[in-house]
Amino acid sequence: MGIQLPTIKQIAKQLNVSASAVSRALADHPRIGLGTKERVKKLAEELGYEPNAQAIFFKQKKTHIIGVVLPFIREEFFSQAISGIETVALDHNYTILFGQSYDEVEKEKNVVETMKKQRVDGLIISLSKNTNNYEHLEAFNKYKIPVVYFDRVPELTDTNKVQTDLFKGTVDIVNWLSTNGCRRIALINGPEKMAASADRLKGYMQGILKQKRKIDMQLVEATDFSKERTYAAMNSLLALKNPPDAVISFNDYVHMDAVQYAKQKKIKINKDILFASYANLPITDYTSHPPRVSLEQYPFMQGEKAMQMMIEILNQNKTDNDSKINSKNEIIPTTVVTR
Amino acid sequence: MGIQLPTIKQIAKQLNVSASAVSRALADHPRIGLGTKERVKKLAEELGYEPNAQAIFFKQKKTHIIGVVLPFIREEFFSQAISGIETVALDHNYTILFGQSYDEVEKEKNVVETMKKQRVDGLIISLSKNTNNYEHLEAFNKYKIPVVYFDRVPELTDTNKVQTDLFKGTVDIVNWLSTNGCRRIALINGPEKMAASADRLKGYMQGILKQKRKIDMQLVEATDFSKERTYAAMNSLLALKNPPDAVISFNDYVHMDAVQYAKQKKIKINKDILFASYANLPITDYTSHPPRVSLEQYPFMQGEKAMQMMIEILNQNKTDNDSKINSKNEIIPTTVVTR
DNA sequence: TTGTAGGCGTTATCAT
DNA sequence: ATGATAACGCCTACAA
Repeated sequence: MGIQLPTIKQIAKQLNVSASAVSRALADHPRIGLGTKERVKKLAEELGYEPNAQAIFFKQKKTHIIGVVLPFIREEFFSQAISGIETVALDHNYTILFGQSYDEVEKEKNVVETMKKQRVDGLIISLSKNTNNYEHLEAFNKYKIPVVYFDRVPELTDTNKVQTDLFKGTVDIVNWLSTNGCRRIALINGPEKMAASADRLKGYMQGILKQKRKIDMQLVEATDFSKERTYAAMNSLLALKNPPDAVISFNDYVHMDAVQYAKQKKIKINKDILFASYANLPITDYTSHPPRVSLEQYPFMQGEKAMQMMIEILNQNKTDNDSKINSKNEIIPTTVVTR
Repeated sequence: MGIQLPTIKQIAKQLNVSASAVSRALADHPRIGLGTKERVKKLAEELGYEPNAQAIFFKQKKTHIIGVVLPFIREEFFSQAISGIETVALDHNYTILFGQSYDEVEKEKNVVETMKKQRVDGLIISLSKNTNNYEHLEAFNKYKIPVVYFDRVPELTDTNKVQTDLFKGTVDIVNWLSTNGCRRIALINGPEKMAASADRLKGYMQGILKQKRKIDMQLVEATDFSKERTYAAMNSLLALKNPPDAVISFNDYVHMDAVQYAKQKKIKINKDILFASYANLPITDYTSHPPRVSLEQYPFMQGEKAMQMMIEILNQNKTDNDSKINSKNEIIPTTVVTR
């Protein structure tokens, strides 16, 4: 015996008043009789009336829905990030439409397209590893739907970004390793296309140079994040005449695979080779060999900041009717964590 | 220079035809001139027209949005589950509104309320550990908004559920442990209120009885999933005159904490005590001591099934206008995985 | 203080 | 083959 959620009209009819009277009563509008107001509120309560957000937003041309697109929710980094986004969103009566790209450009395009159709008020996205063309996202600018990138950001100026200072962070990691006696520091980087990879590489080189040592590109490998490619990278590194005494992995997941391979090769983890990584995920606490050094990237905070930025932009758009909005860029400081 | 997304009206004006003509042209309606159709489609393409899903769904009183509420997205079990939900949803042009309860009843109520305001077409939820009152969810029935529970389901008949057979699974675990020589099998269960805890306990007792041994309730502890409570549970077990030779943990996260504590107490993991668990999460591959036995619960599949069930219900509602819908209950078989 | 009317984008139903 | 109109739920300017 399903009935539909009560509407203002129904309340109006039952009370023999107009819909606008009900609307005003519910909104505590000043221009409404006290008696009417009470009767309306009472009935609304009884019927369990709830405003139809869809209708309101439809009229206002706002949905109060923010699309969030992530590569993989199962990575703790991203699940923390979306939690930060959600927390801030709830505080401001926004709601999260969820989608994953699974690190594939095609899927990313699809999800993003679906979200456009749903008329999200804004889009928060962390790019797939292969996204190097941003047309599907720049389309949003045309329609004044703000896009905020976080962590995996594009190489565009003039967009809104929340990111960590990976360059500095990587320099810090190299410094720490050098201070702790490492002389042959390797890097297992991510796909070349990613800005995040470029930043790491630059930081790595800068760090090495700062130590007045020469850069040896044999020590720089790349992975596509698959276990196979990470294994291959480790294999190459271990096969060097002069193998590394430290390995910096792109993130904690790459790190886990790198360690797994090294163990198979009887390497003594964090003895023969020091392992460093990015993200400092809580889950690494339970792993057999957490990285000796990890760069905390505060994913929850990145999510919060991204959503806060989104809300600022949306509020700005509301007032400044059509003025050009400056793009925002928030850089979250990182912390080198050791254990 | 933001413009708004083009509408049917705009196209109509530019082409000097009526809005309905444009609508029909776009929909490949038979009653429309070929020439008009082509001109409309061409312009729509040029302008990048996209139907406003909000408007359509508003008219149809459908949103094509399914609310999904989980305790903790950062648990791999739930991130896998939501991926299953998302996959099926996308295939059927549904979209996911995301929310977490953080295992708190109050937050659960809030999110669920927000989703009702957003007029989701349906709700898929895995309950918070403390939810033992279902009013906030039964409210949905009244308005014919289907609710599908998965994994953490309520103790209600007459609702739609997707779950695993935890009773049988637990019997299987106990069997396996017994076959492998364990005589003092302990259980670290979840909160009493949870149906999932009750099922485990029943299965545990059944399993022990099947071995013609007596049930010793000293071997049954409970945790609220906090590290502290799990530590305390392990502490009690290890302090027994006759300590266990096997520990079954409520899930892999509890397992990790249980192992962590046991290790501090110099227990040889999976030697002195065999550890068993539920979920068989991929992440345990990287942990120092994966459970010797784990009950695979196929979270991705549970998500898929839940969403499929939701779609069936929605389609049924579309045809059978007001007939009572039978509640569905899907039980996913589990598998004992060893390593 | 309260009612009426119009409009948001779309489509179904009539009418032309 | 095409156009005009009404309707979905809500809000708001305007009218009474």
